[in-house]
Amino acid sequence: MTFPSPSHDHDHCIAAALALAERECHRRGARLTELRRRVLALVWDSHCPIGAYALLDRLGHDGRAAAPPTVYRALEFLLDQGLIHRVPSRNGYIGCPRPDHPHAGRILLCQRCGRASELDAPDLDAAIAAATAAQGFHAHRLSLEIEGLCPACHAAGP
Amino acid sequence: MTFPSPSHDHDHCIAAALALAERECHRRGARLTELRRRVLALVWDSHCPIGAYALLDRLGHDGRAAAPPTVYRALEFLLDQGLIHRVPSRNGYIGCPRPDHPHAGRILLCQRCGRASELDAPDLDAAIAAATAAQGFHAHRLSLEIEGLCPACHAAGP
DNA sequence: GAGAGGAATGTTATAACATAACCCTTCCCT
DNA sequence: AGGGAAGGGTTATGTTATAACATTCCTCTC
Repeated sequence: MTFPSPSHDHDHCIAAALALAERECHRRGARLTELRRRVLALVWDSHCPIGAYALLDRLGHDGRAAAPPTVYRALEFLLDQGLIHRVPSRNGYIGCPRPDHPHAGRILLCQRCGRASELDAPDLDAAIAAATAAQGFHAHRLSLEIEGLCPACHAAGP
Repeated sequence: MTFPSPSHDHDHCIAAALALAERECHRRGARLTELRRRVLALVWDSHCPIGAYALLDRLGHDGRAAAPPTVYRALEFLLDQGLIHRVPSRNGYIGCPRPDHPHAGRILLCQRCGRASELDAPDLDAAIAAATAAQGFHAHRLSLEIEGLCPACHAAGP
């Protein structure tokens, strides 16, 4: 996995994510309704975390305005299905490129361009599990968020 | 460091935290005012993350009610000084037992009793740095939150 | 295809969390 | 004493999230 560059083919990201979502939901018997698909597409509109109320605004563009519970229910479904992750520090949501592999939210967040990606670190689980267990703690859920500069922004200088 | 047990001497936690805060602020030339000390003491009232509005309520007990900016400004100061940490998943705040050692927020959170503690994992930084660098990402800030069962709650059975 | 039951969504209102903007006081320094 | 910065009060508002209830729509069974 690699951090999304400014120049990548994003249409491909969107298409792949929607297709994968479709397939996964079908496999699990979950219903990816029109509303949920639209919200997922809006989340995938960029690699930047997007807030619930920004999603609401854009949903409203087609016809009448939607109310908060509409988008929050769709987000809840997408989170449950692992199709998106929440980015706590931003109160925002980003698409998950690998909903077929259950995994915790481990987010890389560029403080310059605002894009987010996932940290690919199988070794990390072991290290965290060891440190956690050493304190007698039994971990169930984990959320890791790392803020810094993505390759492109770092290359662009200070 | 160990997860706070239900039976520990919490008065000692509070006294130690306040004394250390006093010392650190003096050393740095930061002003631990009466208001800030009261907020810090309220945060240390338990090991459970406490929200800004709960703090407000308790501040209000002595005399008139306080307004949100009052407590948020005190929290900002305490966060800047590393005297407390924010617990993102709870929109809450907990006291930091080691403000003299600058460190990232790495929180253990018991889903049963609600108490929080800090993960003590020096090795983790290296593992995270390695995984992060492998993706060409340059990390500046990190936030880790682990939810699960603390030793006491796990021992108490399901 | 009629009807029952449940899932999904609409609607209204409000809770919970956080900050902007402005003003006044206090404290410290010279 | 006077200037200036830091702290804190006050009012208003922005932002994020959920409760509670009504309605629509889908699916399954007969």
